[in-house]
Amino acid sequence: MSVNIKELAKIIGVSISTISKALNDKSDISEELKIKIRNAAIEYSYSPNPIAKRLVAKKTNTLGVFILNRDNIPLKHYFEFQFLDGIIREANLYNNDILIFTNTNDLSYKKSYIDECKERKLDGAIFLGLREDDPFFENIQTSYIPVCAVDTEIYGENVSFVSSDNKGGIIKALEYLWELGHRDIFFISGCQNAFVSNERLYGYKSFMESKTLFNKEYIFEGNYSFESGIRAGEQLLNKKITAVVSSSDMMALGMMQYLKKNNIRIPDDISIIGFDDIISCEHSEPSLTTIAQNVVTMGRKSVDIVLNGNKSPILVETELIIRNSCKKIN
Amino acid sequence: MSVNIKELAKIIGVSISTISKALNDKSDISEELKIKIRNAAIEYSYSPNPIAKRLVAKKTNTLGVFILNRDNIPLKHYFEFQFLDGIIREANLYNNDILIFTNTNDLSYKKSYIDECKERKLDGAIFLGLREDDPFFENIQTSYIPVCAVDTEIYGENVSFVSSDNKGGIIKALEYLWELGHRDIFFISGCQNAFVSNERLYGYKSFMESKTLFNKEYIFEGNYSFESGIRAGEQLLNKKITAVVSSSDMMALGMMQYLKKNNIRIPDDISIIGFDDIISCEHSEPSLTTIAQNVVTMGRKSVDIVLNGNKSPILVETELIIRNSCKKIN
DNA sequence: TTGTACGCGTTATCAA
DNA sequence: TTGATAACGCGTACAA
Repeated sequence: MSVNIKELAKIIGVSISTISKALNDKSDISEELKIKIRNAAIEYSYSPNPIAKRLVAKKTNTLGVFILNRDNIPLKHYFEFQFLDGIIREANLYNNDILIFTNTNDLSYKKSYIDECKERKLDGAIFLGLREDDPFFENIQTSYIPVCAVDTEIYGENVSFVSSDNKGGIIKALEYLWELGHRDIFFISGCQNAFVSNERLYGYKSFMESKTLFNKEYIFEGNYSFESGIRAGEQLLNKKITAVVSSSDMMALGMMQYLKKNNIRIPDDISIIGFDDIISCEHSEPSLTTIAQNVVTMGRKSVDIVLNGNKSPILVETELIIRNSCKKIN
Repeated sequence: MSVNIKELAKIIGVSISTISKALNDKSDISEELKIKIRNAAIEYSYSPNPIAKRLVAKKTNTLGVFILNRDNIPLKHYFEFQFLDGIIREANLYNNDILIFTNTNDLSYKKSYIDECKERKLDGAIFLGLREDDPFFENIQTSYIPVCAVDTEIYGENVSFVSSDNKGGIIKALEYLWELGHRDIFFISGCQNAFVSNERLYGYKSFMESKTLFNKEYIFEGNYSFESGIRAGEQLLNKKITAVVSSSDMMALGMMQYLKKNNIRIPDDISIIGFDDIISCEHSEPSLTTIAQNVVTMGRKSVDIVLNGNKSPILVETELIIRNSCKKIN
């Protein structure tokens, strides 16, 4: 099919080591020979076998990405899936390959993820959807290869994480509502004990307390689903609320649907802000103001952390996307 | 970190070839020795270096997946991204790794995709979002490694494709509407000259012609976007239509929004059926009846084609998901 | 049944 | 400046 270094050497009548050096631009080869060899390499479409390179380099330039799916939902509906975009791009930028592992169905991991990496000689690993009660959580903390988790708080010698600035994002939303004159602001929380949920809840708490407006009756604990947004809406009917901040767009959309059915107008009667910026936000009626997560940057940062052995967590800025679901209060 | 075959050999006092044979369950090693060696392998956590294996096997067990993004939209909004789910699962099932390539931003390919595979010694390739006017289309057709495209019609010695049964899907929708009594059925087509669009349009044409109902005034050419669905809605106002079949959910949803704003009730005044079964279908008002594509199966089949060198195209069954956007006509 | 020796395609060391 | 050779870790004829 294509020649290898030995054949190319024979063709141009030099040794294989000369070719290797020339192509790797080593200093101890004359410029003219380098040119000659480079041209020959192109002519005979020679390119070094990456497998052989990896064998001698003892480095695979490959990162493992573990997509840890909680409820066996299809990947396409799985939020963490989106991080792949940035991960792939950033990894390619540094000539790293990524290998994706999934734990649904067939592969319920008995082997620890880190062992999997070890066997495959991977240079690092990224975890999406990692839970603190994962059987291998501690095993990951003590990993000998660099590891980064996305949206999971985890610390260790070679371990760090990246997440959105969840707390800051919620506060942005609340400040916006505050400027609009809202004081009675409801909060839809995500599942408790998850890092991002806690951070968002914490953002709500601290802002509201700073304005001495905090009322824990104004918090509903959902589970990020559309349906739990509907249930949150039910809670709202008998409360004097003018605005809602939701920990996810899905829940905000669910609530919106419920409210509209009950003849509550948005944003005239109630203002709503979501979190994530999923595509439906643009198309809902009214379109949904939301805190956008920069998933591409999050993905990129996660590979940066692994590649640079970075130890301090990274919080990625969120952005308030103003649409039509909020209104000034009179 | 962990032992290699040579060290393990020294530890248990046998030769490396004995270990290799024992672990690969060759017939010329005694059963007791095999057991002894397997146990030792576990004890010293030995596992063969996959890189070295690949070097000698001259086979990487790795498939390239090219995600060819048309308009540089983020991957998360990119429909083809969903095929990854099935691709990853099926590849893992057969102990194959996948390598993902993207052509957005940084990497606008000058090198042909097949050359990329060649350099990386990949065993096969899968193309998502491949267009017929791609500069390397012909190059792919004549690929020497097995190739499968998803949703692109392509033929070649080692080349095949997988798609939904788009024509059959549309016909399913039309038959359903027919049973419901609809006769004046509008069709929102996707961008012309794309394979799937043509198939869906062809399904509409042939069904309508078979009922001698065909009227080309009843076709609107959109571009799969929400906005083009709105434009399709505008076309509808002055036509006597009772039902609409759309080539995508996004367009159906766009049309639905427009129609509702213009006080046309769904499904009372107009029945609507979409295509794809995106998540928003469940949450729209009314929820949207649609032709579901089985993206997981499509992904799986694409790797089957590559792995088995299958030559005949595969069309995956679609499924009519009945929700609340269609109604019997009186 | 077990072991020796070579080859897979590179890079790196050291001698020429 | 160039080239011979060992090493990377494994599989596999072939010899013992």
